[in-house]
Amino acid sequence: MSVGIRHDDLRRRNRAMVISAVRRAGQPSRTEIAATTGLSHSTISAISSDLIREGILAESKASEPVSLKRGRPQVGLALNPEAAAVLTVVLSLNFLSAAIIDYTGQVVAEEQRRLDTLTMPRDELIRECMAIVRRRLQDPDLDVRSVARIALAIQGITDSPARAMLWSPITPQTDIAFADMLEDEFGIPATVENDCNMMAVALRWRNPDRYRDDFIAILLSHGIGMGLVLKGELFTGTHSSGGEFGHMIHRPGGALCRCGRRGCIEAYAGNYAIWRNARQMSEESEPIADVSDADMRALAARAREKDGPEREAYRKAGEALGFGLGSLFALIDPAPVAMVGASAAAFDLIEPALRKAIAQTAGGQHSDSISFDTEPNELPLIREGCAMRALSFVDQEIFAPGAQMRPSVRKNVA
Amino acid sequence: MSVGIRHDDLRRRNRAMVISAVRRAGQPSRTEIAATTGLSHSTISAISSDLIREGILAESKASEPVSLKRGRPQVGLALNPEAAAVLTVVLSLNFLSAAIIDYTGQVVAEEQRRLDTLTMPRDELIRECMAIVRRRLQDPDLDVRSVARIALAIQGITDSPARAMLWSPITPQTDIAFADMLEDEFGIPATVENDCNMMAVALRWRNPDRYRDDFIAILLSHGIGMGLVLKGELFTGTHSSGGEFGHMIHRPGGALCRCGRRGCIEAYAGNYAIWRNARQMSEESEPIADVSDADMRALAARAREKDGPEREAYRKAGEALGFGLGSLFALIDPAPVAMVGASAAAFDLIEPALRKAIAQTAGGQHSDSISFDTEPNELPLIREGCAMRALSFVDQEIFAPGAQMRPSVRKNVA
DNA sequence: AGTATTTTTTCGAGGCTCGAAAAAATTAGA
DNA sequence: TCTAATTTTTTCGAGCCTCGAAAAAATACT
Repeated sequence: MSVGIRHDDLRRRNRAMVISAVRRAGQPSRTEIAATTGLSHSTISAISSDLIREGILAESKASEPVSLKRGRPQVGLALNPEAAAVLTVVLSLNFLSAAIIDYTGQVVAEEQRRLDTLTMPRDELIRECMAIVRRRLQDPDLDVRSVARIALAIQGITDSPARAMLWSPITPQTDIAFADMLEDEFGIPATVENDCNMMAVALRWRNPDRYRDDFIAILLSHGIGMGLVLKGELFTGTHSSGGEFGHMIHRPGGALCRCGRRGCIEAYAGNYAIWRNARQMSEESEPIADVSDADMRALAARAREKDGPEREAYRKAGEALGFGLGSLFALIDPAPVAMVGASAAAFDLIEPALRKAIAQTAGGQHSDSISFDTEPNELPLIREGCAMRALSFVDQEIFAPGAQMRPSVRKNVA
Repeated sequence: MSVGIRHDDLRRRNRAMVISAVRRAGQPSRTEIAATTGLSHSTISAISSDLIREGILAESKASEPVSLKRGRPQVGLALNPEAAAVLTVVLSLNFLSAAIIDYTGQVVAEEQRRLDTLTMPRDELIRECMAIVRRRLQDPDLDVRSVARIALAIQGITDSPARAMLWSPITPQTDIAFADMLEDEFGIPATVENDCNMMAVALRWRNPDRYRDDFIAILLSHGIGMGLVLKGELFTGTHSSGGEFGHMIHRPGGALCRCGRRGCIEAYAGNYAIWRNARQMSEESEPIADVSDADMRALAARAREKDGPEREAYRKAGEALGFGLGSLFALIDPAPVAMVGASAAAFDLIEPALRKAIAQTAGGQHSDSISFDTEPNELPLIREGCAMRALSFVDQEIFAPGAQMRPSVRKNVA
């Protein structure tokens, strides 16, 4: 059951709140922080002077835009870029990338690699991931001790404590405990995150006005994924990363899905399904392993050009997504949607059927007011999400810890 | 954004935690409370002596079962039944009931009435609800000032702040702001709750071992409703009570639903749908307004007796529920399910097809391990849920308030 | 230069939780 | 019956934390 609040938790939480206010606002003054947090000026003053002394925050000496106002000018507080760093790893189909991010969220160093994830044996896949991390950590420009967190994002299902990949479409391997491996090898706390969840996290940072408390990020790519934020919290399943929108049932007993089952939304709206329908192949036929982005672009071009099986394939995809969203909206009420991934560039072909379908559902009431954004490039989004997630962890668990500080990570302590 | 923790919040929250520990455990000693909350003995001692002085808790003088142990015997703390009372109102099809519940959750007084909700004009429906509340409050045995909260549960959709009924199958009327009306009339804070949500709340109180952090309560009755608890929290939509499981799409363009749309789960699994299929009427035919419980029992009996359209109707219901649950489990991962309502008595007819369907879904992996409980009688469950919800409000907002006490409600204050 | 204004820091007061020790209430054993 | 042991509960002082008020700091206006 939930536990009482101890006296020391109080400072911890308020510290975390100040850090998060600075991260969100950029360069807020102490007065602004007091206003947004509801704490008194004295408290903010005390906490921020602690944080500055510990090297977590710094007063921004930046050339202030003239304050115009009379009175003592506000002095902005900013995150100290050197307070810590995090490492992000993104593992997707045939592609591996890693980046070092400073405490303010800026990319410091980056590395990308192509590899054949589908055929790679388990050991080699793991070795490649560990190797790219090791190379980034050995960068001579980097103080390894400052790296406080590793976040690895992967397409597929992860467990809910974010310790392991359970299943992924990019490899036949299952149940890889990446987090434990990384922690054992490098002694840095690590998590394994679902790629779509990280997209959602990133969208909120990019556009907090649109993506605030409740929204949906859908990845349109070879498969269909979803990241869901409800009531300001990233939604995960009770045991897994959850939110397997692509495997909700669109038509019982319908088209064959990559997961081996029938009638999943993905079996109509994944790239392989659009391809299969555009080629007028049977819905029973085995999903192909990969369709290149170029092929999908060509398909979309033909669909735009003239009515035919290609256009019909996109229509079916839209219908599946629309009924699926309608069912989802019946559960959670309508919310803004972001369509992410290469196929989001073909959303013009998908949208009409999607809206028509959603209008036939209970969740699609006032379907005109439901708005869709598109973002064709998912990779930067995933990396940004990972970075923000890892940094939030540092903010909360390392710089505002419950028990005691991890002194190795802290710098500039008086 | 989230707000800082003030110093006085601390006591408030810990008070609330002590109260809730007592409500949960029944008669815990101070030592037990200290253990479950993680707070120190001194803190628990201080808080509980406050609560006793204020008449919220009382030391249970009850004949202790011999403690068997050496040492000073534990003295149990219990809720003071007279500390407050709440009023529950349940409005369902052709039926209205109200009850006064004491602070320990015991029913003190009760009243039930039949009324024709489907044809009743708006004013009369509202008048009936207000009247039953007024009669209960005028009971000479009751100290009106002790009534600290009214909770009204209604079949249908409520808004997420629990202030109004938005839509309900039991009446053609929409958008009735019951909470405001009750508060204006009686000066007692009120909420309007969804019936299935209250079922879920009650299930957790009845059987916290099975229904703890994640579970699903499904109402099988004329329509199909759901109450959902995720991560220990009652799940509601972003704008409405949400969780409209019955209106997820089972078959796009399929059977005509009571909501006017097509292919909803309810259009296969609601009583009217089972009836329609059993009578081999067209799936297009208009849903009938009501089927009596006796007729449904007769239908189930015939279905058990021999194969035929009745059995097939239950099979279709099971299929719809199974695919729907599969889609839901794809989103939230599998969780225990309670089937509530008169038709839960026919769950033996539904279960085989349900399990077969769910096994065909991604969410239905290991479908054998998904367990179903049945509870045919929903009304007591709804009332219990209302009572617990209202009492939790009193615990948290009145007896552990942030700003200041509401002196009118408090008794026995030194 | 002096005054008004706004931000930030300082300082004492009041609360809260905690640990240690004391007090209370019972059982086990002599 | 009396004493020692044991367990629960209360008491008390220490240490933090936040807050409000006042002071200090830093600028614009006149």
